[in-house]
Amino acid sequence: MLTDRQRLILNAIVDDYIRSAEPVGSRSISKRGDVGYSPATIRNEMADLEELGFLEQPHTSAGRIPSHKGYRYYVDHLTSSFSLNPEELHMMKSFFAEKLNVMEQMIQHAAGILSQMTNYTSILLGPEVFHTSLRHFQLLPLNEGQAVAIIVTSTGQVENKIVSIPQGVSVSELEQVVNLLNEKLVNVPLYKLKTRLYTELGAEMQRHIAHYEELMKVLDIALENEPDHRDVYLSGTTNMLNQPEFKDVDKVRDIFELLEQTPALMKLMAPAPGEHGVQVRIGTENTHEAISNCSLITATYSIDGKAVGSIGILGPTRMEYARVIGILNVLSHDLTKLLSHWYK
Amino acid sequence: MLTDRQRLILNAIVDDYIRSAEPVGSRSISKRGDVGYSPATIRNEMADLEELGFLEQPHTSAGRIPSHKGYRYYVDHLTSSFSLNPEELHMMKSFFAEKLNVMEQMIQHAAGILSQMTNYTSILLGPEVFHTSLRHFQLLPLNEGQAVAIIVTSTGQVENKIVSIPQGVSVSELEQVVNLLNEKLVNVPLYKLKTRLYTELGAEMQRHIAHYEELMKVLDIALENEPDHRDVYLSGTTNMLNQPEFKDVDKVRDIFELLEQTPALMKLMAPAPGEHGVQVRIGTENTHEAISNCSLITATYSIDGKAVGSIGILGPTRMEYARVIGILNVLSHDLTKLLSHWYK
DNA sequence: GGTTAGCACTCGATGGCGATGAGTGCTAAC
DNA sequence: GTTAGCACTCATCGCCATCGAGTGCTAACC
Repeated sequence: MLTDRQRLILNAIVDDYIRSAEPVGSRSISKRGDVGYSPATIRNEMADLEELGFLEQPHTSAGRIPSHKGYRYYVDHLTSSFSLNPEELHMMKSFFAEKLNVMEQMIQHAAGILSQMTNYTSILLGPEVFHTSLRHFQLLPLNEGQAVAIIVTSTGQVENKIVSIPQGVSVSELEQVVNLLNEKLVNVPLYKLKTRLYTELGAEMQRHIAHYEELMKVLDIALENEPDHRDVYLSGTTNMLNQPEFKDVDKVRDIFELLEQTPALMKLMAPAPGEHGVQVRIGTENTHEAISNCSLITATYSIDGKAVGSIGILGPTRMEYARVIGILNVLSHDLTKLLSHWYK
Repeated sequence: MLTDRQRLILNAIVDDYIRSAEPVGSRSISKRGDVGYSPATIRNEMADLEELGFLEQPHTSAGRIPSHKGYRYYVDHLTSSFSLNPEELHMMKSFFAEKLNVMEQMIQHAAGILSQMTNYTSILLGPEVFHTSLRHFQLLPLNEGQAVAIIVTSTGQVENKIVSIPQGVSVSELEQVVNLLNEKLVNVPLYKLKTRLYTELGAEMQRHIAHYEELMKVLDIALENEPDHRDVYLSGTTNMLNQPEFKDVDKVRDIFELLEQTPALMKLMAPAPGEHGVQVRIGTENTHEAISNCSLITATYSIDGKAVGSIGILGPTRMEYARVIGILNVLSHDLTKLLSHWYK
């Protein structure tokens, strides 16, 4: 579709614009060294590239900036696979060496590292509860009438919620129920828990337990796994404010509002079905209007070959694509390895 | 210190400025109706008030704006105790009616309500781990070599972390240790846990348990209660962007950066020792430079008469003090009631 | 024929300038 | 003690000329 020279020039323009955030003129491209043509020649090519929709002109007599289509082409034809420099590698390595003991902390920490390395905003989606199974169930009386239900998942996540205990239910009864549950339901995937509760335990409980119906209700609540409740971790949101394109408060407001809305973020971060690896969504390719001037680069991490969460970087469309893609690649890979090892 | 008329005028100026965010002139005060003096008289008083340090002039021939000292005086002499309007009362009531079962969710929700009602940024500090005691301790094997340590506190909070189990320690040994711990350490305040572990359990464990030393190390890690780890909940950070004083990105950047730093926020939100009730810190009265143009209003909530956490509102110094103070009063009171009831 | 030098042209950015008007401080009258 | 009147200050706004980066086009060059 494009000649080699056009590709070369387009690449140079995108690179320059990513660095400077200023419209790029023909002269500056000519002076770069890697494009050995005079400004006039480059101007001609630029005019062609604009006509083809890869470049835009903010106004006559300004330089050119890449259009969304231009960025898309740039990303799709990225050649130089980015490799981390020694310091960055060290950062990553020391992160995985730290062996954070709680998954939450680990993910939050990963988000911090990501935003720090890229100077963009990082968004991490915690492991999905659907693909994990029950490792242990516990019901601890808090005071009369209330108890903490604790669910430990196969990924080491601990979810807890407080439930009301109906009057008349004794502690020994509770213990009996908990034991039964652990016996029968361990290793059952979380999303199947409630069905199994009724199909497998119903009969047995009815035989042994006095307050069968009331307790079923309690368990029903305790095992409720809200499919919407996945943890979203953010870091480096302020980096957004350092981008010259967002020096106007009106432009950031919508973005920040979006970042406060967990469900919307989850939707944005959800990988396209079937996609593995790094995905780049440029400008209006994103489904949310607030970030139509942003690019979102995401990658997934997996446990047992199954994608359970995603990591992402949000920045202006003028983004260091190669770098960010490289970093996400490494991190998603390492995260997968770490989790798999952990999960065994 | 001030005459009645000066007080009246100062009040009017602060009120006006809170509403308009524009320097207030003598004429507009005169026309308000509640100050029955001519612009000239008011000008004279304004000059005096400026000399006394209660007002400032952005430049000659602009109106006056309150200084930090002016706000302080205004707050200290607030007369009209603000009362919530029916809708707001309804909002509050429905919040407490919702009976969220996990403390985390409840606090996050409270933060949302607060920011929504005030149009400022709300900051909530979760219940402090220091004043709570151990209700239950649990050690659940995850796989060989690792286990989840779960600590349930008297306030219903569940903390968990993953620890490594030394080789050669059997499951029955672990159970023995856990039983011993629950027997001896339940109801011990968290911050005393580690001391007690050594003083009370050391001897007994040494007698009964084979891998005494290794296990002590494990418990030491498991019971580590990081005093820094308190949960901070934010809501409505974007409201900051709607304030005209922060239309310049440079002014918000520092604030947003501060809001990302949990430890710094905790320090800011910590109540002055011995203080109960609502506290107002205006401008530079705050210890952090980033919010020297902001006011932070905080209140504490308690369990059993002991302050365990705080709720706060961050906004520009030009803040609706009366309103915010009123709302915080109500919320902190209700929160205390709810928690006390919950905790029994 | 592709490439380049030269040149007129465009248009946003910058800075100086006067008009405008809100608001003050001061003085003198009430 | 209060107020009307008036000269003065100074930020803001719109206007205009200037400046310069960058373009498009044409003609010369290899």
